[in-house]
Parts: sequence; structure tokens; C-alpha cells
Amino acid sequence: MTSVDEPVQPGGRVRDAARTKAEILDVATQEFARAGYDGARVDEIAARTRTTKRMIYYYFGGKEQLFTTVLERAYGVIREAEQQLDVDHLDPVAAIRRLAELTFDHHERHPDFIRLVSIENIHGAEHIAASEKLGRIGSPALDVIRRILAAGQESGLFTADVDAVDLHAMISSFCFFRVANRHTFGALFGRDLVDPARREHYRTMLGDMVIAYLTAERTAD
Amino acid sequence: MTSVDEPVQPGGRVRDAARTKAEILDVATQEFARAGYDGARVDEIAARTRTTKRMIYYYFGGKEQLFTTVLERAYGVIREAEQQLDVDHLDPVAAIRRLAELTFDHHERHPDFIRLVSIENIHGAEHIAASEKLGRIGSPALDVIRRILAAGQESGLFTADVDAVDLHAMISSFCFFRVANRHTFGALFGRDLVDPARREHYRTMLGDMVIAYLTAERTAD
DNA sequence: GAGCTAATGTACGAACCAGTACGTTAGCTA
DNA sequence: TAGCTAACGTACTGGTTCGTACATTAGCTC
Repeated sequence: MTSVDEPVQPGGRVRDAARTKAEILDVATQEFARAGYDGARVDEIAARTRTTKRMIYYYFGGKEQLFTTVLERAYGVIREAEQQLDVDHLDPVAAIRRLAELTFDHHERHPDFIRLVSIENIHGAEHIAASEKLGRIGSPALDVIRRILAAGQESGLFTADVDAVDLHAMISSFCFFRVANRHTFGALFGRDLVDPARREHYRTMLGDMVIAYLTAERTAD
Repeated sequence: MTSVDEPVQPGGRVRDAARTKAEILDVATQEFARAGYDGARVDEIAARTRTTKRMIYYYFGGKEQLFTTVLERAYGVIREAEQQLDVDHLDPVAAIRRLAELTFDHHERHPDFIRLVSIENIHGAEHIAASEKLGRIGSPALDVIRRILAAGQESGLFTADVDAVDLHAMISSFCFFRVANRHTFGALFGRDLVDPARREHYRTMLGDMVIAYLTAERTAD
């Protein structure tokens, strides 16, 4: 998550736009994820940076645009992970499982991302709408799902009537809920969904669920 | 959602604690759901009430306790809906499907509730922790699931190794995601998950998914 | 109908917070 | 090395926002 972690290099640059911007983004990501958009404090972000509030406005224009940039970067990370995915050598069942597990793992490893998405939804996705970058990008995961689905349906292995977008929603919902609603769920039902001891259980459960759905015997109608 | 909708009764009471409290709670629910905890404005809530800000502090103590009370009421509504559920006369498959559909319908009909839960999770469920009422209550849905699951597993119909809490999480995650992440999902993938035209499709999809998972043929291991 | 209290309204304060005016300097370039 | 500009810091402001001190009244009780 942290892209700035080099210690202050003694002989290094004192002024470095790229590093200052990156540092602001790192801290802003944490602060927005911690407290929500309105709960986040620009002063707090500045204080936890080696620079000042002035620089936030210098580089990003304002709180709103800063949040948008934070979102863009967070979505960029998951997009990258999805691009790494290579399932062309796997059979459809294994391929879907692999994809589901990648999503599962990414959500688990990036709770800040989940929180940012929750926050953005509270605000009606207005920052995504305002971002050219986020509007343009598709989802590598969708392309992968499309190909797997086509192969599975052609071979008659997959019987379900879903398209890639719906299947993506199904997989994401489980992964997202587990992390996003961890606190209320834990408080109300006394079970920590992100307990490492139960991690494999849920990871398997997700794959089983998706595969069962895709391959279930269906009565013709 | 709105529990105060009687027009101002000409001969009615001018001072009515119960009604004032209820009206504040109605408006507060909307305002918190609209803008999040920190985005919500106490002045705005007061302005949209027939009373003043003074009363919010008089009855609820402060913004924090107001939000807690709003949460308590929102959870109370879904608890009530779950209590209405009677599936004892149904076979396990039909019973699970009915329960899933109830959850689906409730989430769809109460987007404010979903938003409040999202917001509460951003804040680490600290208000639930602070509420005696919310800590005490269990979930009627869980009891129902437990009974259905026991019946289904005993008859050998259900093969999956899940307990009630996990199954509840599975069902909730799909219903929750569809409403909570509607905006970002729509903006990124161009599909409105809450489009009425697709409602039946997703409602069926949820049931199919859960049943397929529960009844899937499994290789002994 | 006198008196009491829960219920209500007004006006204000003090802290907070996003954003900016103004001034300074590092480090590149010619 | 002079000069220029991108990069940076300080100090402040204007508006906002939670919360409250103080004043008032409706309506019940005896």
C-alpha cells in the first residue's frame, strides 16, 4: 500500500515533487479510509506528511480532488492484480475458482480499498463520475470471466444463465461483504469474518458456491 | 420507514414528546443515510423537523446518541420482518428460498438501512458496541436458518458444511452488495443492479446460488 | 385556577476546518 | 554564477457546526 517507504536519504533530494505527491496520497488513503470523506481532516493528512497543507492544495487542488485521486490509485491497484491473472491453461472450473480466490485475496489484503469504495457509494459515486480516468478503465476481471464463461457454457459444463457482469457481482459481493461489514457482523453475530483461522473456510466456501451455481443441474423450462 | 405522517391535527396536541421524538428520528435517519455520520448536519435535521435543534439534545443527548438510536430503530425493523417469517410448513429447499427472498426484498425496500450499516462499519461498529439494546438482540433469521439447515442436513438433502451464521452471511452479502455498491458498480460496469427490470433475475439468481451451494454433489474427502 | 414540570424556542459561543494570501528557497539552466 | 521557476512554508480568515445558557409555555394535577 505504501509507495513511499525509503528513509530520508541524507544526500537525497530535499525537494521532490513525485515523492511529496506520493506521500500525500499514501497518508490521504489512510485518513479517508479511517474516517470517511467528511470525517477525514485535511490538516490531519498534512500533519502526518513531511510537508504541509499548502502542498495538498498545490498538487491536488482540494479535498475533493484529493479523494478522487486516492480512489483512482486504489482502483488502479486491483486492476493491476487482475491483469496478472493467467487462467487460459486451466479448465473452466479451476479458472473460475482461481479468479474467485484472487478477488478474495485482494479484498482481504486491501481493507482500505474496501472502505474507500463504501465511502464512495455513500456519496453516490460522484467522484468516479468526476474522474475521466476511472470512467475510461474497464475491468480486466470482466474480460477473463467472459472467456471462461464462454468456454464453460460451450462445453455444457456451465448451465447457469449468467453473464460476466453478474458473475463478477456475485463473487465481489461475498468478498466485499466479508471485509466491509466485518464490524457490524461481528458485533451482532459474534463471528469475526476476517479471523485468519476461518480464512480457508470462507475461501473454499466462495469457490464452492460459485462453482455449484454455475454447474447445478437445472430443470428445463 | 416514516412513522410520523399524520397531518397536523387541528385539535391535536401541540406538545407531544413521543411524536416529536419520532419525527426527529425519521428525519435523522434520512439525513444520516444521505450524508454519512460526519456529513450529516444536526442543524439540517432540526430544520426539516417541526421542532428545533434544542429538542434533539433534549431527547437524545447529542449527535452520537442520536445516530445510535437511529441504528437501533433500523435494526428493529428488519428484526420484525424476520419474525413474521413462517417457513415451518415448507420443505428445506423452499424454506431457504423464501428466507433468501425475504432478505432480498427487505434490503431492496430499505436502502437507508443499508447505508446506515455501511456508515456504521466505517466507524468500526462503535455505536452498536455502545448500545445495550443492539448488543442484546439476536437475529430471528438465524434461528430460522438453524432449523431449516438441521432439517435439510438430516434428510441428506443439504450436503454443504455450513452453519447458520455463515449461510446468513452468504445470503446477506449478495443482497447487501447489490444495494450498497449500486453506485460504484453502475459507474464502473454500466449496469444498474437495482434496475426494476432486472429485479426478478437477481432474486432468482440468489435463490439458485444458495440452493446450488447447499445441495451440490460433493466428492468425499 | 394555582402551581408545577415536561416540553419547547431563541440566541449565542467557541472550536473547528477548508482553503488562501503572501513570502521564501532549492536546484536547474544558460 | 545569475536568474528563474517549481516547490515549499507560515500565518491567517471566513464560514460552518456542535452544543448550550437562558427564557417561555402548554397542559396536567390537586
